[in-house]
Amino acid sequence: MREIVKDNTCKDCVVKSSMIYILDDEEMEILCKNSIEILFQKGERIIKQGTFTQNIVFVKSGIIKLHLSGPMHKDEILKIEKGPLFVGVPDVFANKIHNHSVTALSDTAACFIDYTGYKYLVQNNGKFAHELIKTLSNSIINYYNHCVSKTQKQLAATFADALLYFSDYIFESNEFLIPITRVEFGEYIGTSRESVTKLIHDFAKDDIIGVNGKKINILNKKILQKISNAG
Amino acid sequence: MREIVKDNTCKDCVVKSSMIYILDDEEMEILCKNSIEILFQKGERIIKQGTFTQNIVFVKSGIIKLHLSGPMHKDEILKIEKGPLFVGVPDVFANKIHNHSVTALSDTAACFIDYTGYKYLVQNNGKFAHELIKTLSNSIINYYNHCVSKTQKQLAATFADALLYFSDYIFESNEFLIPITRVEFGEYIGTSRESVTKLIHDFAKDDIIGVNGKKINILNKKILQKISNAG
DNA sequence: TAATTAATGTGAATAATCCCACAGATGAAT
DNA sequence: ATTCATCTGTGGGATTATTCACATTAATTA
Repeated sequence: MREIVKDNTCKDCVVKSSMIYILDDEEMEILCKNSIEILFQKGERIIKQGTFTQNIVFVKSGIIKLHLSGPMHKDEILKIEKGPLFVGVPDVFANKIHNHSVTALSDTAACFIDYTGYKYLVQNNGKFAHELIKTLSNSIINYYNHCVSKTQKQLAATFADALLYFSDYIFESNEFLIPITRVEFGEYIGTSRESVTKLIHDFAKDDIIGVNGKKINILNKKILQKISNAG
Repeated sequence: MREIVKDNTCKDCVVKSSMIYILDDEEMEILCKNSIEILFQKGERIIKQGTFTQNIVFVKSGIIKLHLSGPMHKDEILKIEKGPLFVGVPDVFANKIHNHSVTALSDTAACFIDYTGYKYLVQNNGKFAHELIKTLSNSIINYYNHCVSKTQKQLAATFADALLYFSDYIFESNEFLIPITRVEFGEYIGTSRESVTKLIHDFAKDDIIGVNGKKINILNKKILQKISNAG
């Protein structure tokens, strides 16, 4: 299934994260030696929870989910994100074992980077370390807010937030294909598959969204935002 | 109310965090110049959400809560922790504004450290940066797990987890005074004051805990753990 | 194409939790 | 000691969301 791209020359790669701009050619070489680019199909797992950390993964393009199997052995989606971004970073520094999984929700290009180079740069390039710390800090704060919002709002508002997130951030369009199943949508907003169905049905009935299978059309974003704010 | 301690000489301070051990005398001086130690009484706010970040705060001793006012203007407790630890760190690197508040739940000694020295060390001492990154990484991963656990378990299990956390981690004793009110307990485990009352009542009725106001006695830790695991 | 599996929709019954109203207890301040 | 504010306990109806059982519709594979 997976396709491996030979001769991965990071220097010439046009896809960049903010952290990368700080590096000079020599440092790029340190980071990228032994890196391998792999293409994943939709649904394929990029990082598996419970495995040993061996790599930092740079997602060049594609939509991915961070998810973990919780104490009740139910899967929960922590975040849905799109490249370019690094994933698996906290696991490398905190544990020897990946705390959560990363799975492709669309076809995805990802570079597996040996973490020794990454760690070396952290210790020897203060700006690189500083950028990483900024990224981690933002990640913590965003997740604090996300989690509080999820527990304080009721389902309809959290569902509205998810739709706005897809529309405004992930796809930047009012029309898109939901990149997850109803089951996954439940795992994302913290409810059951059936409740997702009902929410979609209710929103469609009120002409807030148009629905055709996975295809969503945001018809009334103002009401969506109102529902989000009302909690 | 607050007492300011003069002549704060960090070098001689016996309270240390793992990050501090890395520093030599000169670096300690960089970190600690202009630092001020302040004593807070139970209930006093140490960091206020929405204010500008000016300091990293080192909590030398005492129990504190990290909490934030969510989108519904309801307070929620993110974490309950005890010194020694640093607080306010992600805010300093992510924003100019504190994302959440920190409030003393017991009498607390805290050092306010100008963040410029802290940032300087991050950029000029690779080990210090690396330690900070480890700390932040652990913080993210723990909060992921905490949040997933809270959303997947039902109330009784989350309540049991909180009791175990107080008993095993915060107080390291089977007998302790809950450091928060029933309202705050609700804000911590994500429920209402009344539900907390009922949970306490139910657990006491089943001789799992003994209760007298804020005083808690863990009578049957095994059942508590069973409830926690059952979800 | 048929066969099979995965994904989705639906309604009713059930359960969990919230919310409201009021009563009592505690603690701080004057 | 008295007052006032905060904190806590209690019951029950209202609300929200879950669960179950089954029907229906894609999607995939033999």
